[in-house]
Amino acid sequence: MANVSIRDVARHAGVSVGTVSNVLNRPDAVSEDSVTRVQTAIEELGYVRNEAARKLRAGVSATVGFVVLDGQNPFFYDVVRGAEDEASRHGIAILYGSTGEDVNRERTYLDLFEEQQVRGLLIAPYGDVNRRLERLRERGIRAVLVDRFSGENKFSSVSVDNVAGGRMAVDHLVATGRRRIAFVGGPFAMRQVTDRLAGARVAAEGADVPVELEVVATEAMSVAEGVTAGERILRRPREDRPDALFAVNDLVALGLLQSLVGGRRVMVPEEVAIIGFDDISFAAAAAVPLSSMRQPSATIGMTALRVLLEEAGDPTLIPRQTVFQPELVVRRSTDPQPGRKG
Amino acid sequence: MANVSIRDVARHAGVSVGTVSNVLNRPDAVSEDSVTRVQTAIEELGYVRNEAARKLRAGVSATVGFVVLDGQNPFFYDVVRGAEDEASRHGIAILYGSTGEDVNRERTYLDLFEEQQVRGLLIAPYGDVNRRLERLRERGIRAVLVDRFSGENKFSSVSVDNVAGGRMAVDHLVATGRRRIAFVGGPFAMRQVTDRLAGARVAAEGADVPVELEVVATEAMSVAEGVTAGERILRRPREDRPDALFAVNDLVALGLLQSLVGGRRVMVPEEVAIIGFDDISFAAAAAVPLSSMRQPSATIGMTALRVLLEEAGDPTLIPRQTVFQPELVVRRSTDPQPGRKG
DNA sequence: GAACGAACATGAAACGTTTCAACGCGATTC
DNA sequence: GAATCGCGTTGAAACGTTTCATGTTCGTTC
Repeated sequence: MANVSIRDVARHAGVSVGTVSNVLNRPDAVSEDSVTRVQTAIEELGYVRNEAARKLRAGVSATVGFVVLDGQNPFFYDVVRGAEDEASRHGIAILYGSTGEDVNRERTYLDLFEEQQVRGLLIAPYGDVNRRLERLRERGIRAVLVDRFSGENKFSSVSVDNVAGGRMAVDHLVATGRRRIAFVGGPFAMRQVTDRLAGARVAAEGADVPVELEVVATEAMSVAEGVTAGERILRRPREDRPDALFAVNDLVALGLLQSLVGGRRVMVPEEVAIIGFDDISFAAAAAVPLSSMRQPSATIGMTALRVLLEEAGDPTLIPRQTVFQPELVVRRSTDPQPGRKG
Repeated sequence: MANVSIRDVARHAGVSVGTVSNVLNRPDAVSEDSVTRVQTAIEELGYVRNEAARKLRAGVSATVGFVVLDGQNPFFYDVVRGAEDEASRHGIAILYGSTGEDVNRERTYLDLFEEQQVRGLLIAPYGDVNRRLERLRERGIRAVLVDRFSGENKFSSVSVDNVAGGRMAVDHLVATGRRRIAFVGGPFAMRQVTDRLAGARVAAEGADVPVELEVVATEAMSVAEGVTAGERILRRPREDRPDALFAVNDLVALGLLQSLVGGRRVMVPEEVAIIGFDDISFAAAAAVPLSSMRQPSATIGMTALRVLLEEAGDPTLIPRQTVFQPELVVRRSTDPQPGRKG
């Protein structure tokens, strides 16, 4: 009800509206006296700045949009949290949208965020959004890709070196004595998936000992898909099974774990080792604590937001790719087996 | 760059700005002819409505704030997703903020959302925010409490019947033959916790057979706290241990599971049954799939948003409390043990 | 064919900011 | 003491909508 405007504040403080605005936005261009008088007036009247008017006139927005396409994956919550932390430090609010795999939904959100005239966009894309992002850039809305390396250098991106991660994971499995490794994951349309697999291949081929690497494809990176992949592996005769599984992410790894250990049919890590990717918080909490390639998820979010703000501040900046290195986190699911063959 | 305004559209379509605005907002008050002409003009120019100007003039906002205080709990992601679904159906964007237990952070977000003049606020509070929410309401911003029953009827709320949930959980444990039950959870400042415990008490006392109910307190509802609680239980001699654990939520339950089963020290459910609360997606994926009291999390979010929009539309509406019933989901962690004592 | 009403269309005012050219005024310089 | 400078301040314009009082047109009725 009490809708106090900058004009009321000005009147109450005995200054002009311009001065009040200056106190709010560049206090050093204004005398001490005015500052204090305006500030007490603000206090007394309980004035709250009207962001809509500000945005309208100054064309500058205090919101950033974040579109996540796999809202199910806890990894992204950490990314969002990192971005959020940084945003709140800058007094910026985050418009959040998760879209699953619904392309319409994605479009809706981008429209919505465009109407809101967000300062910029963080996006963890599932499919191909380049076209749309370019249109947005024409309108002055920058985008930063999250968790997805932008090869073409059209947009900035913040991601993790998935090839290195795949390599490190398989290196680790080999170092702990495993020789028959299966990569479990999909879909192969996703860059993350192919990169991690490529890294795994490099490690398998570069090992000092002969290492077999097979691929068990899944349709998505979900727990459910992990479970069915596990069932498929269990259906094979024992001697045909791999002795280690590298899952494309922790959700798949947890699914695998569930189907292998669940029925007490296979011992992890004794018979089969499992390593995942992301190191989500549930990885440590699994019944057999899961080894994983940790991504600095919060840092990714934070960095993405910073890059975005910088670019929004200076549109001439050329896109830049930030790549973090993943980190091997060893837990019980890949305990070395001293008595193992090889 | 191409900043097309309603005026440009009007010119291009050969009508007045008022007509364009009408086409956008109440198309039935305008002739067919105008509608189509305006619409093609919009298409051709790539016009996007400026939400800031709209908000400024009409005082009506297309954003809703959602403040979650326990951003770690996957349960809330589902709630958010439900709210989001409903929001996108109304063309409304969600400003998202999670605050952990940082009270400052919470204040920052409420300030931010107030500046943004959100249409309303969904809030899953940890501590006491009534004061602040009342101030917001004075300014015309309604709030709906999520996952927290508002006893005083000052605000609307959407939550689950935690007492009933506690009762059903213990009923189930008793029905499957358990007699020595421990409630594991905390902090007891949280209403959810005390309600679930109260329900557990009712069930224990109302059972046909004698049932012991003890309380193992935790400092938070996290996996880590579940683990330490599990360690504490394990330290007791075997004959002093409970034969069933009712965890205040799934995070704690997963922690318990991890510490009990992890070292293969205790068989679940043979020696100890475990039931959680929330039925987060990882509950089913645990190595021993976890029984849980399911909350209709997405429905909670959706309903909360609906209630909010209704109230924002008609400020005279009196607050109303929506309470859902939880649902027992039985999985292996509470498999009945026919040969059990009692 | 005058009068009336329905159905649309019009365009200026208003929303609350930020911005900026212009101004006031005391201090400094020649 | 006139000219110049710098520091603060001022107030009006402008941002892109929605709203609403006022017009215009056209079909109907007597």
